[in-house]
Amino acid sequence: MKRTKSSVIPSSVVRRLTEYLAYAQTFGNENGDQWVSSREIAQALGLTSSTVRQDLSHIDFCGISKRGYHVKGLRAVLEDTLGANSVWRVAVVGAGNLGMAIAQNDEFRERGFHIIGVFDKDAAKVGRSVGPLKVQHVSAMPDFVSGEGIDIGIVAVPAAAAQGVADLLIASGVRGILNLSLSHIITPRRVQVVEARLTCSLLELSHRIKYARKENK
Amino acid sequence: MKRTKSSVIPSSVVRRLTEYLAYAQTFGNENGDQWVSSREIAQALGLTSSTVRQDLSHIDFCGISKRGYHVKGLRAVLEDTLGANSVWRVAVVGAGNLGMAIAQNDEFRERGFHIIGVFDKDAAKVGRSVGPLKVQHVSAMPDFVSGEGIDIGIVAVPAAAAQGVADLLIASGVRGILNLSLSHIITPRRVQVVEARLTCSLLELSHRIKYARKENK
DNA sequence: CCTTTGCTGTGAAAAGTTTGACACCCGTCA
DNA sequence: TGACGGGTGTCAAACTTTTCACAGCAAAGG
Repeated sequence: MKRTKSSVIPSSVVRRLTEYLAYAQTFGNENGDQWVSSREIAQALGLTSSTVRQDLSHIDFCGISKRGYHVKGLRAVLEDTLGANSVWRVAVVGAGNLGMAIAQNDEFRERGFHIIGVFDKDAAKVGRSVGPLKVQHVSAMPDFVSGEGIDIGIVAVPAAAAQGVADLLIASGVRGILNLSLSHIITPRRVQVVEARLTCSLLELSHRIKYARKENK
Repeated sequence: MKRTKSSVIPSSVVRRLTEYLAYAQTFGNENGDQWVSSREIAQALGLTSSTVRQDLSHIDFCGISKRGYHVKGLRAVLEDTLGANSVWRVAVVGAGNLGMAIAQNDEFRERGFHIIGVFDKDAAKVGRSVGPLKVQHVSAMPDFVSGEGIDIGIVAVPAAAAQGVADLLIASGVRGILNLSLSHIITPRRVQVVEARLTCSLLELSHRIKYARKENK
């Protein structure tokens, strides 16, 4: 009922907030008033209702007894908290399979991440079309990033090149980096990094599969 | 010096083990004896040396004083622990941008994840080439999965279709699922799931950017 | 009006994770 | 050889995250 925390939100919580938002977005867009309880959210996402309530206590939004949370309101607050209602200007570096797939993916644009530049080192790839864009050479990136006011850089290059690319992005004024490469990237504190590695996720999965066998018998 | 834990490894640790492996793999393949200390690993990955030592205490591998860890040995043990030395038979469902990019990505094959089937619901996509493969219609998936002994299914379809696809995969005998879709997937305990959502990572990043500003001033 | 019921917000306990501290070990160099 | 320095493995403390338990509120139905 108070809900005036608004201090820093732990990142374990932030990660779940992104899922709550995805869940809230699955409800129709136009409809009138829908309500959802912490128990329902928990069930849909494989959590406990307690965790959900605790998490939501970090944002400035109250549920009401016997009804739960107003879906539309919840969604709006989550979008605000997560910056999903802003427009972010994004550049992708690395026009390999993954980079191209990301650049062409509409899901990001729908959520406010506008990809407006794609870069690669390989001359053979420069000039290729990516939706309405064309792949540019990496050497054009710094000017582009600072000129266009890019907020976020997505690093989709081989591990060995990742830190170099990141340094360029940072020097050009990017505020955050999504690192898809296998190597860890070091940044000054003012530049945020989130790492997302499919290979690591697959390895985690394969470990779990291997291990689950032993456990189940 | 004892190192006979071998009970269950917490998943926070497993996630880092995948990164240690990626790091160990950056060392040349052929060379003789290289050694690395917990401090070096920690520095490269942005952790503390204590965490690294604690994590490595979960696997059956000892460092030695004054030298650190033998890179080749460490790598071998990590590969074993994570199942990265096995060959996994993988099918991708969803031949959109992301699905196609994954199916064509060599990085996975190099690490033992052999993608041997790609499926989509959309008749227009069926028949397209993906490297040496061709996209097949989803209706062919169950027989293919059980016939070919697929271990892992990668779900790269829209959120609304994800659970249905997962259910099919599970019924056909898959042992693990990598879920790239925005919706949470429910599986029986014997089938492992790892979720990897680029959109959520981007949202986490945008939250951090938004918040960092406030903090820094 | 009062009672019941179902759900929230919250404080505190429990569980899990990270960090710190230190005994001990092994190469190196005098 | 002995002492040093730089590393490991491990125990315990500090911190974080999750779960539990419950007071209290809001709707619904007498």
